[in-house]
Amino acid sequence: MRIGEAASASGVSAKMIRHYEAVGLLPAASRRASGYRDYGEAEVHALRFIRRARELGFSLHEIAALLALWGDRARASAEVKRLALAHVEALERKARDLSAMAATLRHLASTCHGDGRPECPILEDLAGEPPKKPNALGNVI
Amino acid sequence: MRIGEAASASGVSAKMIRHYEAVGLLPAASRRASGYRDYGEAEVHALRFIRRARELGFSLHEIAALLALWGDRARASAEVKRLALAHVEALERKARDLSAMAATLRHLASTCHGDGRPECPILEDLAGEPPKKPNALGNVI
DNA sequence: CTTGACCTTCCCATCATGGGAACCCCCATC
DNA sequence: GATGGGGGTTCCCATGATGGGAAGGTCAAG
Repeated sequence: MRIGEAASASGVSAKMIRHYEAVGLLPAASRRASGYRDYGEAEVHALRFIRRARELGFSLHEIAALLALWGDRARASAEVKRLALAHVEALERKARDLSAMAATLRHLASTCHGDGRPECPILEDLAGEPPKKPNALGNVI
Repeated sequence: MRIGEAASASGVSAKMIRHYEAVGLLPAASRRASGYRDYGEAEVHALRFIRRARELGFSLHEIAALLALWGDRARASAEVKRLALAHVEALERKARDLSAMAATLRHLASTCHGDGRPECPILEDLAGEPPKKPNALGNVI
């Protein structure tokens, strides 16, 4: 199987397959006489493993560890579980951070008239100014 | 004020202040005879604006738009609100994606014994998914 | 005058991914 | 046999936000 076929069979782009090989996530593929990379089912399987792990938000570094455990028959599932739960923690922390940002900003936006007037609590918050009323000239900045 | 003082006064690193200038987010700072950048309160204010917007997850590109609106006395708050709410949508979508990943992985981990035995549903799931191409909604992450 | 803290510019690295150039290979068709 | 097209190959560059660090200039205190 050439790289393009392996790509569509695995859902990983040919570009990324070469990249994974270049960074050592995958062993160097065997080559045909033409120089073309040649893949079999095992390689496609590994690529699907990587794709799935990426979908779950694992970094390539973490995936390297998972691949090693995947290929290690003597592995302890405790190690896999530890990696997975550590990653869950990181994902949940990021999700919480983003949700907090969204909530803050949504609240700010809710206090903004959103009409043609220049007064805008969103910008006032960003600028670090306390909410203030228009001055004598009507300018808020 | 030299760049280091502006940095500690604003909470933005000197490195990033230069970077923001380089990418056009900030106008070129005035220079002393020595070549050192020189900052005043207005610049520190703008830096704090940027830092706060970054804390809320705005990209530098979005911040450029916000800064333009901030400096525009004739702005309509509707435009600011529109930008803010669009950003809230993006943040919430990312948070949802991360939460979904975390939930999937936490569920997988819960089915793993996590002991010395090699059987591991986490690895089995990673290895066993059917091939899937990027869907219409987004990427394969 | 020296020392040390600060500043300058410039290059490189991160992380995962893609774009594109320049060139090679293979197969079908004219 | 020539040609065309759709593979493949390597290599360089870009993204976005941030940091590290080198080589060298500036300034104030001792």
